[in-house]
Amino acid sequence: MADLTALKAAALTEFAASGYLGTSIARIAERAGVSKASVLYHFESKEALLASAVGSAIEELEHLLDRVGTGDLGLEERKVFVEGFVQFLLRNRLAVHIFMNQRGTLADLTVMRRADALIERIAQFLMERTASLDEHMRFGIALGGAAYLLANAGVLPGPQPDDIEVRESLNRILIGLLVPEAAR
Amino acid sequence: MADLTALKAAALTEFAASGYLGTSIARIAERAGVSKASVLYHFESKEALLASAVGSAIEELEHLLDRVGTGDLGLEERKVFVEGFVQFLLRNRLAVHIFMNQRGTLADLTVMRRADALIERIAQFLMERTASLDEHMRFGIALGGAAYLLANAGVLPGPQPDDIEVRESLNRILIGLLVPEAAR
DNA sequence: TCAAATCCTGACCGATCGGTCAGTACTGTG
DNA sequence: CACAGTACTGACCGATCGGTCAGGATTTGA
Repeated sequence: MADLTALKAAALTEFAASGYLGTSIARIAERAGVSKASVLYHFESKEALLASAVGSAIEELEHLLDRVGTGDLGLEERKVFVEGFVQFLLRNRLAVHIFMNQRGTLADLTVMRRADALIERIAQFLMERTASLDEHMRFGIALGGAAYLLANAGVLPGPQPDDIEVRESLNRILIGLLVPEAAR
Repeated sequence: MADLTALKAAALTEFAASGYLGTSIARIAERAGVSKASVLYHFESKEALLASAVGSAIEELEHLLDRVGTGDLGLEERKVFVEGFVQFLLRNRLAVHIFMNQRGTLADLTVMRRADALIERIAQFLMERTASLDEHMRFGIALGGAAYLLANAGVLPGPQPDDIEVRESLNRILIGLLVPEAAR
């Protein structure tokens, strides 16, 4: 029996490095050491394979957003969210890379619309009260920049581990940008 | 005679919206009102069409970097660069979208390697002296976030014009992040 | 006016893709 | 042993893609 986890990992790596459209099922199969037909035996389609490969990342982000709730934005809740978000980014670099860089191109795939809904929730959570253009832009730059930076930092080399220094630096910068009321 | 400018504009729009791999020459031809063979009469290949479509954006960024020089980073030079960079982003949203989201996928295309070299120059220009991890991360977040935010803000709807308010807000935020010595 | 150059197109080609299918090998169970 | 279910594969199919080509239409210029 084939290792479905290894199959999903191979798909995630290839989809992030070469893009969903630029990756053939045959190449994923080759990387995992099975035949193309075998891949399609375990996953009913290429799209289903992508959905399965990024599924855990989507669920992790959903849980993070559920935990923080939809209520009004407390100062402490924001800090908690930022730290959880940074952890999510560091643990799901490849999936985040796919979301960030292929969102528009793959807008017709169900799984991508699901990811879009999560981004929408984050935006609402952070911007509910603030109407100033400067704050909107700063929030967008902070979240988009952090996600993009981590997702694209060496997709192929991937040397940086879940470095604790990087995580703490990110926490500091993002809290400074997203929770301006926080003591400085 | 076909309007080569319209052809390049159609290609730029489709490549940004659907991705280079997800866009067929036939669709670009249809959008421009000509035949597929006619497109390939004016551009020797799909890759050459992409290079031509993003060419002016690349040249504009090259000139910006040449103007600012490679010498040591003066405080005023940084401000000038930031404002020029923001203007570049606002004037080349579609090309920036392609660079940001398809850099890895299209790494084998000559024009993409040229764009990569420019990103490298920007990084060197801003980080020459500073070795602190926090500053590296903050610079990356600021530049990447601003570029990503603008490039992906409504690729299809594209309602926002070169809004003067957006430009000034961006200048303020980026100068605050990239030129910390600046008066506040 | 006429020939050369330019512009443009439909028809075609080989390659690649996602997906199907019939059949084989293996494994567990009664 | 017999049988059933699971895992897996090579061969194949229709569709789409980038690119070629021979030839028709249009423009140019002497």
